[in-house]
Amino acid sequence: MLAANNARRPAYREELSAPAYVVLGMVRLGARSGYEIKQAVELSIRFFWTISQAQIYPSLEQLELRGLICGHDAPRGRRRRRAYQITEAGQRELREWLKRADPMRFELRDLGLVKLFFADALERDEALELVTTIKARSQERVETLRAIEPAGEEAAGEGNLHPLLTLRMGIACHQGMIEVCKEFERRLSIRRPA
Amino acid sequence: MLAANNARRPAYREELSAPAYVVLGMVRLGARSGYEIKQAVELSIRFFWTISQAQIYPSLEQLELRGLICGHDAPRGRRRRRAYQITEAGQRELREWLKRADPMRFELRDLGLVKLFFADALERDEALELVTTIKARSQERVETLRAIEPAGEEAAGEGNLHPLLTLRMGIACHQGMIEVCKEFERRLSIRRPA
DNA sequence: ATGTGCATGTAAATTGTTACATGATTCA
DNA sequence: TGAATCATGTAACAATTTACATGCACAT
Repeated sequence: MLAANNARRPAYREELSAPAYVVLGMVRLGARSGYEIKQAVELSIRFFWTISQAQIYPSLEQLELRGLICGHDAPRGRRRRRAYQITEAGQRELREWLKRADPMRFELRDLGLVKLFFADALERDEALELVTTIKARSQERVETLRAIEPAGEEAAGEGNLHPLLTLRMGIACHQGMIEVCKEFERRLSIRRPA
Repeated sequence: MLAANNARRPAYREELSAPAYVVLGMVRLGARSGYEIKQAVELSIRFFWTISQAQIYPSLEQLELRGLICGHDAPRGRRRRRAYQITEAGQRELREWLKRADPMRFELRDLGLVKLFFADALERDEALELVTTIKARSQERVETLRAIEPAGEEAAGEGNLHPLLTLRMGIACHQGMIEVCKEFERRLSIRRPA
C-alpha cells in the first residue's frame, strides 16, 4: 500500500487559484500575516470578494513554494507569527494576472432579487413591502460605502487610486437599484393605495 | 452493520434550501419538467441566480415529498417525462418564504472588481485598459438586458410586473458602474495621456 | 481571573459544478 | 442517418464555509 498524502493542500497546478491572487495582492499592499490579510479583505474588497481564513494559509504556502512571496518567522513575544513580503517574481506574476484577458466572471447571487422576481405571487401591498426592504438594504450598503469614502480618497491622494474606483462602483450600482425601487414603489402604490 | 443510505439526496431538514424555493417559484410560473425549469432559469433569473441541472431533480423530489408540488408521469411519446404542478400548500409555502424577513444576502463575486482594486500595481495606461475592459463588460450586459426588456414589459402588461423590476435593477446597476468607469477613464487619461 | 484580540492551523460538512451515461424524438 | 433537442439521473470533482483546536498577550 502506498503512503497516501492525505493533507488537503491544493494540488500543484500551473494556474494559481483566484484566492491565491487575492492573497498575493494583499501582501503587496502591505498585509504581512495571514491574520492581517483576512482583516484587509474585510476592510476593503469584502463587497465583491470574500475569503475565509481556511483558504488563506494554504494560499500563502502555495505562493511561497513558487517564490512569489517570501516569509520568515516573526513572533510577537512568545506568540508565533509568520510575516510575508512580495518578491520581484511575485510583483511580475501579479501584474501578469492583472493584464491577463481571462473571463473575469461577474457572479451575483442575490436571493433578494430572486424574491423580487417571484413577487407577483404576493398581494400588492406585500410586494410593495418587499421592494421597500430591498431598497433599504441597498441604502444601508450605500451608507456603509460612503463612510469608507474618505479613506478611499486619502489613499487616492497617495497614489492608490483604484480602491476609490471600486468603492464608487459599489455606490453607483446600489444607487441605481435604489432609484428603480423608488420608481416601482410609486407604480405599486398609485394603482392601489394602501 | 447498518444499511447506509449512500444516495446523496439532501438531508431532510426543516428549512428548504434556496434552490428548492427557486424551483418552486418556477413551477408556479408554469415550468413543468426539470428540463423546463432549467430553461426558465436561463431565460430569466440567470443574472442573479444560477442553478445546475444536478440540483433541480433532487429539489423536485424534496418538494414533492413535502406536498408542495405534485408530479405525474407525462411521457411525450415513448420518452419519459415527469410533469409537476404547484399545490395549495406550495403556494402558501412560496408566499411565506417571500414574506419571511430572512437575511437575503447579496453576494457578489467579481474578479473584475478585484483586479481593478489592485490595479495600482500596473502602469497608468495598462490600468486604463483594464477600466475599459470592465466598462465594456457592463455595456455588453446592459445590451443583453435591454434586448430582453420588451418581453419583460409584455409580462408586466399581463400582471407579471416583477420580472421587469429585476430586469431594470440589473440595467441600473451596470449603467451606474459604466458611468464611474467613464469618469475614471477621463481621470486616468488627462493626467498622463497615452 | 477573564475576556478580547492576535495568530495559526485542520477536519468535516456543505454546496455547487462538470462530466458522464442513457435514451427517445424531431427535423433536415 | 445524423444532428439538435427533449429529458432524467448520478458520480466525481472542486470550492468554500463552519467548527473545532490551540495558545500567547494584554488590559480590566
